[in-house]
Amino acid sequence: MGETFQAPRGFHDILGSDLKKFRKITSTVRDLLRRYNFEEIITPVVEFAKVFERSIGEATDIVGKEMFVFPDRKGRLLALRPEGTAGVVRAYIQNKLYALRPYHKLFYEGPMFRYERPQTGRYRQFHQIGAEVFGIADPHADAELLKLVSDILSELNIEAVLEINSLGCKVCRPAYREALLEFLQGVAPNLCKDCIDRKERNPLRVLDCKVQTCQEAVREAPKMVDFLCDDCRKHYEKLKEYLKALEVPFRENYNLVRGLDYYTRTVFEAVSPKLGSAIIAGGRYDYLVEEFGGPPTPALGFAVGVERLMLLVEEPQRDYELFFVIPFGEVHAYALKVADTLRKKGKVVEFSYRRGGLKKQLEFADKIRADYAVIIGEDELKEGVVTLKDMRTGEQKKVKPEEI
RNA sequence: GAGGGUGUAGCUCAGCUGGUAGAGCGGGGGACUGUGGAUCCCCAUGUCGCGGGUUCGAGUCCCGUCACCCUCCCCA
Repeated sequence: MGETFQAPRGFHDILGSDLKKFRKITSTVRDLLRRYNFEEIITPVVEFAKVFERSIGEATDIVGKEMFVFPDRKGRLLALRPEGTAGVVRAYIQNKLYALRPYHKLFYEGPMFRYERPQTGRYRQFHQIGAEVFGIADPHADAELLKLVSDILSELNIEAVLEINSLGCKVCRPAYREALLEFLQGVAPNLCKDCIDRKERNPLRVLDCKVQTCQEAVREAPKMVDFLCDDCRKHYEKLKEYLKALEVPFRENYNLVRGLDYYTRTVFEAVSPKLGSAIIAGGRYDYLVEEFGGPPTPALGFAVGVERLMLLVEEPQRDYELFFVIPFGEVHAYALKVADTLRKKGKVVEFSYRRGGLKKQLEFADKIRADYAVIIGEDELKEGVVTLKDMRTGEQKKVKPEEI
């Protein structure tokens, strides 16, 4: 053997039963998105780095230390997309979709890239399916999107808790931030090292620190819900009302904040108790389109972490029958024709390419879990039939190929 | 970026205080050249992750390096 290669750290091949889970997840989500009438959009995997810096926020870890950034030949900085929303927003504006219709519902699916340390459910190349709604300010949209998230979880039979919160808007968030900051200054001596740092960068994040002493220090902290302006409060109350009407179970988590800067009002996460991390997450970003040079457009969306769901779903059963055609003796031409006939009828057929006794071939039929063995020997050739053996029951009978 | 663990056959792993590799599973063949999922027999593979060091001698000890796993930061 010569030199061998390995995929770079955090990059993985997806095959076998993992791929079956992968497809089960993406096809289930796609089918649900279709029922909610979302339209697919494919955006580039590469964007100008600025697209992400401006949307996600320069101070976030995603932009600050997790992006794959590289210069093109003219020295402009490009980046592998670390998430899907920024590119879709860019495309929405560049294609002037806002001029076509009052609102749009789009979804995307594809690989995302973050330069970080791999661990459970976390890779440098991972996959998301995400949905974005542009142009609807009404909490109907929030409720529907959350219903969709809950549909995904139940269709895939995944246990998760849907947590929601409101982060307010331009009107009310600054006052809250101020109050929180003031509170945090007061308890600063009790905060962990990370939180001292967080306090400056993203004070909201201190709220969901896992360190015991921080949780205690923050217990009496002011809550965003108490600072929501009238509009935000109504929006949030309506959303909860709709969720109840839709019978979507949810839990309010006043400490739920998101790491991306663009969120406003509704934020949510589907948290898996088994993984202890979010598997689907999203929220509203009512200012992002405008900040990107488009018309003021309320918007919201979510992203599904495919690899994380893969840790939680069962491998799907094969949903078709497999026929294994076994030529026995000098009957290959006839056997190939039989296989062809079956395939023309839509059957899934594996032809036995190997030599050896019938026994070996049937063993192989077992190995590939064939449902039927189609045995073809000299006798069958003469009679123009095949022996169809049900591998489960062992029963077999001679039939004409076209009758299978 | 920080901390911890692990790298031996295709897979899961064993290999005691250093004396130059092993089991199960899987794979191939056979008992059984027109009948599988049972049983039995036979066979095979390894630069012991890579590089260096200590030693008469290293899978075993030391250093470095790479990869993987787990945790933190952060996130889907």
